[in-house]
Amino acid sequence: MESGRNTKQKQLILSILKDAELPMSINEIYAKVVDQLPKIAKSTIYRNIDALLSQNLIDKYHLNDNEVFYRIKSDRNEHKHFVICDDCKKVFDLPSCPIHEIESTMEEEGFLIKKHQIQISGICKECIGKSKNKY
Amino acid sequence: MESGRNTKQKQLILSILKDAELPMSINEIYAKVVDQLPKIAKSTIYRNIDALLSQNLIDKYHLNDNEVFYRIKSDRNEHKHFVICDDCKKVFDLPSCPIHEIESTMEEEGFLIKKHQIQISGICKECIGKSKNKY
DNA sequence: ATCCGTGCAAATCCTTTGCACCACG
DNA sequence: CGTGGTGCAAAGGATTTGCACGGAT
Repeated sequence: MESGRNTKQKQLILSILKDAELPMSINEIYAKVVDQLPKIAKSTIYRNIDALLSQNLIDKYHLNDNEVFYRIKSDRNEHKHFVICDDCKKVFDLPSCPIHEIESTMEEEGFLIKKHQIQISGICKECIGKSKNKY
Repeated sequence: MESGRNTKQKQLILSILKDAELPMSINEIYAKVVDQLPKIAKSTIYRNIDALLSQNLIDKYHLNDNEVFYRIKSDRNEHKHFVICDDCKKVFDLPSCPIHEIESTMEEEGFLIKKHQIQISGICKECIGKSKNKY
């Protein structure tokens, strides 16, 4: 179980991600971390995120047309996808994963799927409510 | 039908995209364009791609962990998704789109889907063949 | 005491922007 | 002709890297 040294920076980043139910961007993580460690460098965030990724403790997501987000993996390694609102940028859970059926088809054709991601965006209920005829 | 001036740069970019069946990156487009217009600036590519996007003539894709690709829209506006090989980076068609079922569920919950994208990556048949036990 | 991880600054990479000039219509 | 598009160079934003120092083991 290779995991490097246990610095307070890494502990803090990990605990912030554990507390977040939804994916966070580097800037969101940084903003939270700075509250408790004002001198931390953003490069430290990047380096620790990389470490956590290769330790398979977090997942990387691309939402909002290319923005990168990170989210802790749960104990039971739950499989999740997300949806973002183009207007308020809030992130929501996708109820289910529609990829698995496709996977078997592709693997019959010899393509070995390693990972997949779904990006859905649109307007959430709340934003639709706020502006009656914009959409 | 707003479409701006018809410069040779824009014509060339569009014709290159028309010839390509699969999504192309900015660099791939640039490499092809430079052959015929050696003095073209990469910023011209970016600006024309933006124009083509807002004219709805091309689609934007994110493949290979965040790389951006563009592809011409067909006459009948076909709906397509792609898959990339992590090893050789070749891009393949996804046989079908598994999102539509999800859409109705989400819209019942009040979320209006504007667009969606799927990213699947893994190892293609050919690359699996080349290295017996790497994967 | 060792040496890995950090903070800081500079370097990179990709994309966007400002501006003078050129060419499409 | 007029003005919108171009090439060039510089600016921007996100991420990575080099390096000396300090803290974790």
